[in-house]
Amino acid sequence: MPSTSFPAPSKFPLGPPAAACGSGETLGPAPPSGGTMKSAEEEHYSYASPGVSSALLPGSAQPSLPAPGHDLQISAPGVPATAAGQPPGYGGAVDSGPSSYFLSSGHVRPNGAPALESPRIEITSYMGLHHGNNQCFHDVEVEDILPGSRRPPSTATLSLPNLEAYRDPSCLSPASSLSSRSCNSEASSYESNFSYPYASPQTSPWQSPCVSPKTTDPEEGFPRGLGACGLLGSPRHSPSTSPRTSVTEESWLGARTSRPPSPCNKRKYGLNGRQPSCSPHRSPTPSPRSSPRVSVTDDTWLGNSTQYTSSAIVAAINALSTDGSLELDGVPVKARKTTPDHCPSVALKVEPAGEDLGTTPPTAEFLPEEYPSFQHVRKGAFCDQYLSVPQHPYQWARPRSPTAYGSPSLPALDWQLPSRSGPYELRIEVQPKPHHRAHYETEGSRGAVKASAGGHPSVQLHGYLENEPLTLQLFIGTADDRLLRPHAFYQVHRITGKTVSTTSHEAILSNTKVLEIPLLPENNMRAIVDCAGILKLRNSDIELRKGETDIGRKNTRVRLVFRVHIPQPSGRTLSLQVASNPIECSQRSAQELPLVEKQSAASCPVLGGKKMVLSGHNFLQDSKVIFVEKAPDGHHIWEMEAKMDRELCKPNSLVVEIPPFRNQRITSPVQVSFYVCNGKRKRSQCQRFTYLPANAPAIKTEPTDDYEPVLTCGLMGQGPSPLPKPCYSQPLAVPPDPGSCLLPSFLPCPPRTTMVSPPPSASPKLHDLSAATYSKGMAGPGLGLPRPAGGVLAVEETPRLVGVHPGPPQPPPPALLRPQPCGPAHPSATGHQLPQRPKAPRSESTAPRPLPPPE
DNA sequence: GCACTGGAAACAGAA
DNA sequence: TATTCTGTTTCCAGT
Repeated sequence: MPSTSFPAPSKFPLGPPAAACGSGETLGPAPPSGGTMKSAEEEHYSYASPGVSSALLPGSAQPSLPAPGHDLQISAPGVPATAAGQPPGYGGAVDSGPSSYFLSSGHVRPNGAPALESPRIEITSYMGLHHGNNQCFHDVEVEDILPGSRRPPSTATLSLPNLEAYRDPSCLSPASSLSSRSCNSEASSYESNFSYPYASPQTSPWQSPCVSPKTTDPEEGFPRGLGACGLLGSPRHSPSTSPRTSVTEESWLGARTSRPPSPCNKRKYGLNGRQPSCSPHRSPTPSPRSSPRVSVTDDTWLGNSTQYTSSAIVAAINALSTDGSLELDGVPVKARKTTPDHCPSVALKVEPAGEDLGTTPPTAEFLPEEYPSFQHVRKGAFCDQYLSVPQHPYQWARPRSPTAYGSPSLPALDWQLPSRSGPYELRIEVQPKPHHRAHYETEGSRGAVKASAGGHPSVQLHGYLENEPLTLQLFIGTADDRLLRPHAFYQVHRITGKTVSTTSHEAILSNTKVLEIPLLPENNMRAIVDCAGILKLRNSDIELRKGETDIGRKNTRVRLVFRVHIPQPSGRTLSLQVASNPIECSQRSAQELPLVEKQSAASCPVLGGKKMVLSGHNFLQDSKVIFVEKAPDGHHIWEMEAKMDRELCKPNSLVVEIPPFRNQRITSPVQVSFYVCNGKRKRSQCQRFTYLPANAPAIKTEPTDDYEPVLTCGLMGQGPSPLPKPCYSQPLAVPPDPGSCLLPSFLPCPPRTTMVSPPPSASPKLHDLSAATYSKGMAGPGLGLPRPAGGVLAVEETPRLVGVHPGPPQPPPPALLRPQPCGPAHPSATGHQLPQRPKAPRSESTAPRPLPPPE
């Protein structure tokens, strides 16, 4: 095998990334797992059961929850982790896993000491790769271990980037800004560059015949073996040329500029979106790399999962039947990055190691002991390192070092963090508009995300009185019912230009682009986010990514996720996170799907009959508002269409009469949800709603919660509640401390707003729970970490793999991982409802009407 | 000329 | 299996 050595870019931004990747130094309140997350989540969904509630029980909470993805990774190196939920074949493929894993880990001695060896290609198993979340898995790489900047280039181990590559950059549009290009792709190209005999696409029957000889990237001079495939597959790539090579973007485009007369020009999707070969060069059947695991989307896991099932099966079969090496290789042929573009290569060549000072953790910070924890850190490291990001002249980045990035271990992006802890609170002062059309790489930027009232979203860190600037991290997160995690199909896109007043810096953490924005004391630690756009990655590219379990179709809602890492006197770092309201990024969806932004009431006595005003978008005269109570498994226990006041129906508002609940004798509040339906398949997100016992005062329905007030205060007649409450679960709003309010926090559908922007009046409860900081050692089991008073946790001195890497992936505590199915699915969560549901499936008073399948 | 935007055609895949 | 409906991706044109 060719040994390739790359100067491991040490430079950069890994810093944050690394941190982000999470190693774990910071114990997050709940390190849900990333990679695992999916599986875990899937599990949840698949059966969400009472278990959920139980899971929530303090005792049940598992101590260190490895980040989802981490779990996988966690699996001890060498141990082919069979990611839960992953088809054997998949995992099997990984076997390379072992090796790969070992390789990776090879850099890291068991003792945590990095082992730098001669250059070589490091193949990381794709297990657990999916998403950046799984970072941890990869994490075990030298990069993580050593401060990138420090690492001798020559000794760097090449980790196949592409695993995480989120897409094939080959298709970048000239119009796309650098920032919009995916680095991952590059990574993939790297992978492709290294062709492993066994992995050669050619070898696989499933692979494109054309793959081969693409060979060398003129510019880079790298052999582009596999990469070729990817390239070819990309519409933008010349059949046998490296995109970046002889054919310039322009020339190439020129050839295909106008809309293709024939379908060939347009991206075609074969199985899994592969582009059928239009030319002999194109791969007719790229190897099916799609994730064997069925990804779950709103629609799918809640009931429509079948939709993807077949493809998943096919994928799985392919995975098994396909050249194992390929699998091992971990690089989806199709997805391989083709364009040498910018990322890796460029960075590699151009950027001096350590360029990104900001992100590179100070060497000093890396103590030998810490290496281990550091290992988890990146999966996407490879790419990260290569991300070429223009450095802003502003020096804001510097200060952050010790803070956010300096720490060798920061929570992975898929870890759920509280928005407040102790005196600190990270709050979104101005929410983004509910719709923002994301741009494709083939398009030009569509600008920065804006606020509904004009202007741009803004975020402020309250309670921070130091004079040191901090860095606000922003990435695009999911907005589905599951745990918040980086969105696989969207990336934040850095906007620059005269219209942008906020400086920003890009970094990539585990496949996820992270925009770093300075939080300056002089600005009251407030940042106006006018520099963040949203880039849409092609579904087909992402779905082919190894380990990717999500599907892109109809998975078009995102949230802006902000994080800040506050250094504590103890030397530890407190990490806070807040997510915005969901943002619909699809042009079509934005135009057609109803969207509820506000509701005048959040609860009402079981008798119903009160009017509720919904404000939002895309409401029609014939829109329907359906109230539903869901069982843990997602099926609807009760459904009722609310009466509409058609006369008052407007495109932006609806007036409905709250229907009576099926059970008039509830003794405690019952969480249900409702959605606006404009017809088949055109439904809004579920919004939370609480039915209160008939004799109970319309008030708190839940234990003190930050958003509780909102829920109740929004009672009828009081005007639209400012807080839309889609049923996004932000489980992690819940603190890791099981003993605390875990249970309460896990409401069926905690309004994401909870985490996002808790009312100032938020109860201290969240607070406690929030203990945002992670302890490196993450001691405690899971959630219940011993935490110093004050909520700020101490990062233990001991490097901790726990939670992230420690041995075999441990299934995250159900409680934490389990995303709450949208809606009332978990009455049990409240602890009161469960028993009741079975009893009264339907209320006589409410004639069930046929409704669309559960979401 | 560039960054945005809005709109819609061309496709692919699901229903 | 054919057709229709939906959703995705790309391209065009205007600001």
